[in-house]
Amino acid sequence: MELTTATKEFITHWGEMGTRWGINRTVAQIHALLFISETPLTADEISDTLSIARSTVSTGLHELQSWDLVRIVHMLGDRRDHFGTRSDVWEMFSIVLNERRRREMDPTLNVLREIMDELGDSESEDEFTRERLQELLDFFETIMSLYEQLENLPLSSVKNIAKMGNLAGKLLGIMPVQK
Amino acid sequence: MELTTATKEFITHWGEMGTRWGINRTVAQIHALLFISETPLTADEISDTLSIARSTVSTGLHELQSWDLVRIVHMLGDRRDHFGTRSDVWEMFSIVLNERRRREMDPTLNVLREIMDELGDSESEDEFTRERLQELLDFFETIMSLYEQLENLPLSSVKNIAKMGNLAGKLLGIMPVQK
DNA sequence: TCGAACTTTCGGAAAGGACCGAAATAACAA
DNA sequence: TTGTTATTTCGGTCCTTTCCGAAAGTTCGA
Repeated sequence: MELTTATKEFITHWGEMGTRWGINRTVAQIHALLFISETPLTADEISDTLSIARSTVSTGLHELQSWDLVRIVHMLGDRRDHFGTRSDVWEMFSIVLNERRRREMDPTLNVLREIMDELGDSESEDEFTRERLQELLDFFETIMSLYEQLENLPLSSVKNIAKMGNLAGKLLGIMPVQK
Repeated sequence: MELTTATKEFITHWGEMGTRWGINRTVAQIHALLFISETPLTADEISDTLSIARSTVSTGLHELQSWDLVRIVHMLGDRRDHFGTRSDVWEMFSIVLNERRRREMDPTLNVLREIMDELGDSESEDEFTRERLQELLDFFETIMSLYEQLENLPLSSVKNIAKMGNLAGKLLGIMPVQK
């Protein structure tokens, strides 16, 4: 598979950006390639096109599948596995966001709850710490609940809300009056 | 400075979590320590308490200051710099979120725009790629605009909105009727 | 201007993560 | 079965990042 300058640029950058998103560079590159490929590709094609070891491609594809960003596609008359990406960008990012939540917020929420439990008993010295951690816990719980509320909206609604414009003003409009 | 079991747990975990947020483990630990400390601490105290090299603390504090998460506090009759954190959790995360946007979205937006420019001319082969990247660009632009709208709300409003509950329903209520 | 207290810079060691390629395994046709 | 093609596993190497400690730099009182 031949790459044009533009696609090369895109793949390179997506890899770069992947690392900042906590995703392995080559894994992100594989994803980028599949994203702009019109048809599903075989692991060998990916390996050749991106010049990365066949084994690395294999591992990367597994990771992408575990994220549910990539699927195996079987082509009639071809024994080899072909791989294609999810096409809807919104779905794609909702998956990534969800995974991030799972990795970056859930554990913290759990730990904070545990610690608050422990601290709850020992009515003691740690008064300041307790307050501080309670604030943190409240914050995380609020964000989580917000997240869950949005998660339950149909995707189409989210898209529309996002594109609506002047969201800020409208939100203010529905807020209860402040004391 | 002596640490209780609970605070040790918290600091350890915050460091752990920092790495997942793209923040260096020890830097995150320093932040955690300052966050639960009732008074600002000196670099030496931090170094001793966390058992990390004095120089590492220095670097870490600089990084935290560059994020505007930590500030130097001068104590009367003490030449040494003392360091304290921002106290408002919401402010804290709004800063982190903003930094993330700067690092994780801005560059991609720029690259996508550049590539679309290049691709715009060569009315050619890359039709499919162009479409794909256009979707991506649209997505990023929508999210960015959303983000900016929320950013301009006063923090107090954001807090209230977040705590309001049933946001989803209310949002649907203000949405224009779908075709 | 000297020296003491404090802070930063920097080279390199150590740790961790990414990636390769060889070998093992699996899937299939003949 | 047996050979052939496709895929995965795994040990080791390379590369990056983190962290230390020594040395240099800064600030300030005497």
